[in-house]
Amino acid sequence: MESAPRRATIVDVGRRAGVSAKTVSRVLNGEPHVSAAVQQRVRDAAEALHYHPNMLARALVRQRSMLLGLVYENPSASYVVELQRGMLTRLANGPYRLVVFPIASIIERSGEVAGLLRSAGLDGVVLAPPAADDLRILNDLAAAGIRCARIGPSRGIELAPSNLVDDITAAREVAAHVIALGHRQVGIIKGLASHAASEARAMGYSQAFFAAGVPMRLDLVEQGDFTQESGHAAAHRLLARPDAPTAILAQNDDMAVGALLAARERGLTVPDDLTLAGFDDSEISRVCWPPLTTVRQPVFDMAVEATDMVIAQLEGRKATARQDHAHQLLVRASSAPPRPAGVG
Amino acid sequence: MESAPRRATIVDVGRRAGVSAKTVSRVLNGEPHVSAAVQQRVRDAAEALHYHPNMLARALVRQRSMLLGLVYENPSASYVVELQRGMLTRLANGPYRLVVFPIASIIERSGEVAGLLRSAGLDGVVLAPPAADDLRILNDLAAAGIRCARIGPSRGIELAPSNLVDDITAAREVAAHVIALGHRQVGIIKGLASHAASEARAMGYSQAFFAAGVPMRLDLVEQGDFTQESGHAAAHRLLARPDAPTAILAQNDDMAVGALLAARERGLTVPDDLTLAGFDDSEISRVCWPPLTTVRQPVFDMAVEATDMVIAQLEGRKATARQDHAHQLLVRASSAPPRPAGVG
DNA sequence: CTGAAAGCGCTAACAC
DNA sequence: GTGTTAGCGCTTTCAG
Repeated sequence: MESAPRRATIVDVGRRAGVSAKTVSRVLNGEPHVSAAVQQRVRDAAEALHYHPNMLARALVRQRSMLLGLVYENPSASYVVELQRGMLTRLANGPYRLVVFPIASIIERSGEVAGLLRSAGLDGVVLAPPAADDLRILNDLAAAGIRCARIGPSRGIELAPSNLVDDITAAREVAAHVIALGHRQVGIIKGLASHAASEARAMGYSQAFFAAGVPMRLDLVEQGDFTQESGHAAAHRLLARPDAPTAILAQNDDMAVGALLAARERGLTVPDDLTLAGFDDSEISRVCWPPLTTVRQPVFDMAVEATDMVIAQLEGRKATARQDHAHQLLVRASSAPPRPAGVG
Repeated sequence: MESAPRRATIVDVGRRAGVSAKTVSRVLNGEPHVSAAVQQRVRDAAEALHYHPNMLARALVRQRSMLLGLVYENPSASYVVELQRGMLTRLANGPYRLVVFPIASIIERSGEVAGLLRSAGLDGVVLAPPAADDLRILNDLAAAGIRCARIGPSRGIELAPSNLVDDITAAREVAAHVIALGHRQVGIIKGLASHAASEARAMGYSQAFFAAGVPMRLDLVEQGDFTQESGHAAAHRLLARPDAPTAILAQNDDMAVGALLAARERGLTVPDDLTLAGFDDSEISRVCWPPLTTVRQPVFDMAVEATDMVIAQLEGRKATARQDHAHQLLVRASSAPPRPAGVG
């Protein structure tokens, strides 16, 4: 009746089954060379004693915690959900567990990250941006013998298994779409500068402008941080200008939704008065109204694959070093040609 | 240059600092009775060796893994995000880590759950619905000495620390709001039957009808499972009827959003043609258009509090046994009076 | 104030 | 086929 009724150990099971601890260990781990009769006795004893293996002890001796980490910096909830769903899907019914590490200001604290993961006893880790791009972390992880795989890195692709999506091309495509619709005053809301994708996407936008022979309006570039609030504020700044843009490209869907709310507050209709495009194809982009033109990034698939890359290394299989994932421009109702010039 | 360069242990640090392992242990754990000089030597040595304590070893001897679990069944992503945000907020900068356990069909597998958590070596666990309501799990957890706290249970409140919200009253309030607007044909989309909240909310709806003297239309009750898709399908079934409802109460926001999409597909405008109300005040309810009338449930706060309850038990503090949380009816643009009778 | 010995629960290596 | 011995890295006695 005590609060901690001392859990049965392998020795207890052995005693009850009339065998040694090692034999119990063999049975429980499915090792060969144990007679069927003994196997049954051991299993019965384990059941009777409500025996459950102590992962901690097993982890210590095997040098394997069966714990995988997911490191990310807060940005959009929908992005994180997809990451986790992907990892958990790969991990389902397997022996590994997922430990989440939302780490604020990863870049500034990159020196601590590997140590943190190390003392948590992780076997491996999936690095989402911006940790995926931090060479210091990669280095420390390697030194500590912690396997990893990355999602969306832009640097040192060869240094560790990577899941890639072509941010530049993807961004070029959305921007080209908006330009093709006839927009010339295009506002841009960037994501966190610490995320390499922000710069890559900005490059892609710029290529589209160049290719179309449309001058890029650097004065219409605003800084956000991937949160809806930041998109909301940035859009308000843009829309308050005398030469307000007729279209806004946001570097993720959350910020685009923030912009959508801002437009609404100013009495603007999307897409009649303002064209909006996001990035990610997160759930929110499909559910808001109008649904957002965006670029699908297969975050879920990348997470599944990254998890597999980590597990492959742990199991001694050869891990895919690099996996490229296709993006897809999704034109939805939030983008349309600008109002005819001179009518406003 | 090997992949696993053998991590420095407490013994290595001790040797380098010229002290015993035990002394290193003392310093690292901030125990008293160590001279300042020795402390410094030990710290220097640890740093030089890139020493990081091995949680696994520490966990084994202390019988404390510093791992807390979160058990939930898949339902809505936004709900899970809030739960995690709450737990992670409470855990930030502390020694505990969060391990997530999304378990499908918890109720049918309730016999396995505690064993699963036990072998994962968890110190404690926060149980979200429907695990929060499963007495078998509670029992097994207690027997295994795993501390827990619950979110939104409806049974056996006294059995383990609980965070409560009055689902019945909350549901009564939304329903009363819709009835007061003049709706008489009210469709209902229920959540998973395995979640006790589904029944509680249905009760609340029913009370509102009774109090208003409006007969409740049991034939307009549809079963969903808390996913957007299920809400979508259920709404289509309701709206296809000759006597389609003029209002739909969904038991969470995801299903309400599904209903919103269904209405849109049928050319119905919300709220002019159809009033919609959800439950939870999840992000999506604020972002969709029109924003949803819903009931705020402080999921985040409940998660923070539940985590605190677990930690309190682990630290030997007396845990709050029961915490009641306030809900709040949020009337937004998705609800309005029905079209005048006879016009349609 | 510091150290030596023992052991947490399990498994690797070897015996038999 | 099965048991013995040792030890994973740390903390807990209990001596000094």
